[in-house]
Amino acid sequence: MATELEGTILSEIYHGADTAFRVRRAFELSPYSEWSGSSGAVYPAINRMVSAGYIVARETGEPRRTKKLSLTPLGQAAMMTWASDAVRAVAIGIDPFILRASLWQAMDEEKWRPLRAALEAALQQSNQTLEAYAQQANPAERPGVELAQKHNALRAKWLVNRGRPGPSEEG
Amino acid sequence: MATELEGTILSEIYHGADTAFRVRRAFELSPYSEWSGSSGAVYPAINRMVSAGYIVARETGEPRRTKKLSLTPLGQAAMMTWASDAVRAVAIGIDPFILRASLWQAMDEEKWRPLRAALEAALQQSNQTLEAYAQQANPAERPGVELAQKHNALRAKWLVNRGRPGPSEEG
DNA sequence: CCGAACATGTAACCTGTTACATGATTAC
DNA sequence: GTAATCATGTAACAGGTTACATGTTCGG
Repeated sequence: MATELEGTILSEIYHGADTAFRVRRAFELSPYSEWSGSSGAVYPAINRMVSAGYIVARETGEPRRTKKLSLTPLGQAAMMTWASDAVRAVAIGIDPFILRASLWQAMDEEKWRPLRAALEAALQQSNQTLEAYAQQANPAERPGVELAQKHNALRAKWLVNRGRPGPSEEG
Repeated sequence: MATELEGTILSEIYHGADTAFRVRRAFELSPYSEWSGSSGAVYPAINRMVSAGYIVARETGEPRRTKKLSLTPLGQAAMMTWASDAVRAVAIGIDPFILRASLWQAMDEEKWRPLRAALEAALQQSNQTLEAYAQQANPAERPGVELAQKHNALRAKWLVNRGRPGPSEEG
């Protein structure tokens, strides 16, 4: 399993997305900005994995030329290998919040105040989107969504004093 | 500012990396798996930003042909615009932990137990790396590192019952 | 009947990775 | 002297985005 996208596609198929289009739509509806769900990424990735023997694409013969996707045993094994990669699972990828944090440190109060307000608003907005998503998503996704919300809460807490131990806050 | 890499490069220069090589080394030493710090990404990105008028590359005339980098006022403004993008700052990018979480849900206890142990070990390892990094890094980076550690702690807590409300745990 | 949603795909482009190429300086 | 580090860059490649191309089905 080369890329995160490929692993995630297998996971989507496993969770019930039975056509490439539905895999794409799942990415589009996802509250994470993972991937755009662009056809230029999804179709080639699926076709790569069909060639690799991970996915079977059964043509239905319908004029809409939908292909029904399913995982082969090999594909399921590859998916589980991907899911079990602890080092990769734990990696802190490109965190745009942390990437900017050192610059926020350097700001004076006058510049920081409105930005902090904007960040807090954006975090709230993010949590609402997450909440709305959880309502209608596959139950298996909920624990992940809750983790994302807690991550947002952590960031919000951080904003209180830009991560510096303040006079009144701790922990 | 098109990419996160470009914004981060400006930030590195702002924080004292005065040559392209030092920007690269900062990425290599970074505990986040951000970018590899590959010369094939960093040099072109810096040269793009020199062309854009964000960075001045002053040739020193030394035989080692080091170029001293500094931010122009335009570059500083671009950096701050990048840093002030609240929506992007708050985005949950490609979180490999959350991406895998729905698959962990589906595992039976027999499979889950060793994986959970591996994940906990990886999280501890990550926190140690983070700790070692914080010791010698620019003080401005510390609050970001601490946030990453708390993020790891959140993940570790999640692992206790795979995010499901257990009989003995809560919150 | 017409627009939205379903459905698959390609082409140009951008950016990042790996590997290569070159050479100077420093520490042992 | 030689290995590690400093220093800059390019070329081939891989993977994702945007925009385009094409056609079907369903709801109003």
